[in-house]
This record gives sequence, structure tokens and C-alpha cells, in this order.
Amino acid sequence: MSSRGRPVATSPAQIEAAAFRLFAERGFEAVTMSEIAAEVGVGRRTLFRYFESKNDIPWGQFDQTLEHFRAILRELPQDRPVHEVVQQGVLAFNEFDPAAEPPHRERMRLILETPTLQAHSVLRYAEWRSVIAEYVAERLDLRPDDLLPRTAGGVALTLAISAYEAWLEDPAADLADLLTATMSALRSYLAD
Amino acid sequence: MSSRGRPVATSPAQIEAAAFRLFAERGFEAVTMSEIAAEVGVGRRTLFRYFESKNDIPWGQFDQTLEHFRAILRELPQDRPVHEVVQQGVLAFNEFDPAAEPPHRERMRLILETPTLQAHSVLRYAEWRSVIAEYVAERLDLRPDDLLPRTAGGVALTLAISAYEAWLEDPAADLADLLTATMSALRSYLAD
DNA sequence: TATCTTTGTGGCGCTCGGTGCCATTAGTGT
DNA sequence: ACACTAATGGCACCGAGCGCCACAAAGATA
Repeated sequence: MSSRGRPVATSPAQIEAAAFRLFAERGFEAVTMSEIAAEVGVGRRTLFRYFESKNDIPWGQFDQTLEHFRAILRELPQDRPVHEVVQQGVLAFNEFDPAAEPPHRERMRLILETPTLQAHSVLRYAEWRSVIAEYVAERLDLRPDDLLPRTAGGVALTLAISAYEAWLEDPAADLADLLTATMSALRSYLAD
Repeated sequence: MSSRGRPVATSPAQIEAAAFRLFAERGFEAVTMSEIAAEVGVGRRTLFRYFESKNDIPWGQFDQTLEHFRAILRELPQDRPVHEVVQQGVLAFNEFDPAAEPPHRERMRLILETPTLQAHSVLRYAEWRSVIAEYVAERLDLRPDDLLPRTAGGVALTLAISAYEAWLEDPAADLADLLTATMSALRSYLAD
């Protein structure tokens, strides 16, 4: 609790804010870590202590939300089929305060429209997928790395990304509606 | 037809072979482009004229196979539901001569087990997904970037990757069986 | 107040992927 | 022999990322 040693010079949130400012101006690729460091008023070397890589900056505190995701799935009524609970969980996980929508849109636009970040995202989403895989495995008495749970995780992710892409294309769209619509699309595709 | 100018010093296939030799010895990350160049007996600069990046080397001639994939979908009997034709297409696309299995396994192991390549793969697979999206769109009279075709492409990819992961885990497994099993897993997951 | 300990900072130097530039090389055609 | 053409590969440069380490700024102790 007592803060010994040299006090911190910045915070993840501050770096994130500065970086987003520059990304918005010139695009992700055109901004260097040195420039972000200068904008924050901190050494370049220090940035790498707050974020593992430049690619991780747009993701912000995503990791910390995974425990929340697990809790959501745990606390949802469990008397429904697995896939329904998962779908409800995904919906709940992607609910947010309307005031937070504009920055969230910017973040997701950056992540989904920058090739480097599209690629990197597969690594960031790995744990998200496995949250689902673990839940599905537990419900169906399987192992998380069995074919079905793993596939369920992958499909859930793909559906969510499709929904987000559509959401970014339409400024008026509602994300929850699109998540539902994507699942419907899959069902009608598989129905014949 | 007539070969004017300086003759080529190497070929994509030769570079690929040399690179795989080194990757097998020391792992993907530990091998530098300079070392691959030396192994081929060519300048480092030249490698970048044959492959856009180090990440692209394990993918070999994947791009050229996409036209083949399109042809497969086109030539399959079209009197079945879209999703069935897509599934048949994916099966046909992943058929190969038994003799070619060991190198194919090595290639896929590299791609699916190296984090950098896992990430990069999302970019390489984009066109593969859109082959499916375009086919589905055409069959259902939609646009390729509509929700359903895009989701179909994404789901097909996720299923294929799940199948490949399982295939890599079991040396005796048959890929076609696993592709079928993955689709069954999805159906039973969504059934309830 | 002076010193010790703790902890974050940030400069330096390096590696590696990737790119633009351009002189050179090794062929073919006249 | 000479022009033409196209691939090669060296060189210099940039940016991400990392190991190392001296240093700064706080609290604790005496």
C-alpha cells in the first residue's frame, strides 16, 4: 500500500489517450513509439514497460475484462442450452454505457481496419475464446480442448467480429441487434 | 517467352525448402532472413523479392491455390443447399496426395503453432474467406459483404482451423474426417 | 539531516525485419 | 562488339523491441 521507491511517471490510460490522439491524426502505422513517448512526456523505453508492444496499445485493459466475462457466464441462469447462455454472455459482455460508445467505436475501428492490428488481434482473442471453450466444456462435461468447445469458442469469436464489422459500417446500428442478427444469419445459413 | 535479362538466381520453392530446413532445426523465430539467404546462396535483399515477408515464407504458393478453390466451388453440383456445397468445397480443397502429407503437416504445424504466424495467418486467409463469401452471396443473391456471406466465410475458416488443430494433435487422424466432425460439432452445439 | 533501501525511469547500444536506391551482372537480340 | 533488359545484391536507413545499467525520487531508519 505504502508507495516506496520512485513514483510512476505515467499510466496505461495516459499512454493510451496520447497514442489514440496521434493515431487519429496520422493513422496507426505512421506513428512511432518515440512520438508517443514524446506526446506523453516520457522516455520511449518506458512505454515498453506499460505495453508489451505497439500493437497492444489499442487493446487497452482488455485482459482485465476477461475475468468479468467469466463472471458473466457463471452468473447467467444456467437452465438454458449452452449455446444460448454463451450468446447471452457475449451480448452482456459487449454492453456498455452509451456515453462510452464513441471511443469504443474508435478503438474497434482502429483494431478491425488496421491490417497489423487485425493480425495481432488473433493473439489477444485467444484467451477470450478459451473463456467460452472452458464454459462450454464444463457444461457438457468435456475438456476445453475437445473439438466441440474449441469450435464453439472460435465460432463465437467469428460471429462477434462479423457483428462488429457491420456495426462499424453503420453509425446508427445497435451492436446488440447485430450480434443477434449474426447468430440468426448463421442459423439460416445452416438451415438450408 | 524468350528469357531476356539476367536469369533468376533462385525460386520460391528453393527458398521455401531452405527455410523449412532451418525452421525445423532451430524454430521459426530463431532463424534470420540473412541465414536463409546464406542457405540459399543468395543475397538477403533478393529474398524480399520472392516473399513479401518472413511470415509469408511458410505459406508458399497458397495464393495460387485460391483460383483452384473458386473452380472447385463452381464445378461442384449446385443442386444442394449452399452450406453443403461449401462444406464439400472445403473438403475437396483440402484433399491431397498421401505422399504430400508429411510436408503439409510440417507446414501447418509451423503456421498453427508459431504465434507470429498464427497472427499473420488472418491476413493470408482473408481472401480464402472471401472466396466463400462470394460463392454464398452469388447463390443467395446477396452481396459478398452482407452479414450472412461474410459470416459463412468466417465460420468455414474457424471450422477448418479447428479441424487442422485436431489433425496436428493426432498423427493418425484423417483430415477429411475431422473437417466433417467439426461441422457435426457445430451442429450439435447449436442443436439442443 | 544524512544515509539506506526500494522502485521506476530512461538513455545507450544492439538485433532483426523491411524498404528505397542504385550500381552491377548476366543473359538475349542486332 | 554493342545495346538492351531484367534480376541481383550491396548499402544505408527506419522502426520495433530488448538487455543492461546508471540514475532519480520517493519512504524508512537512525
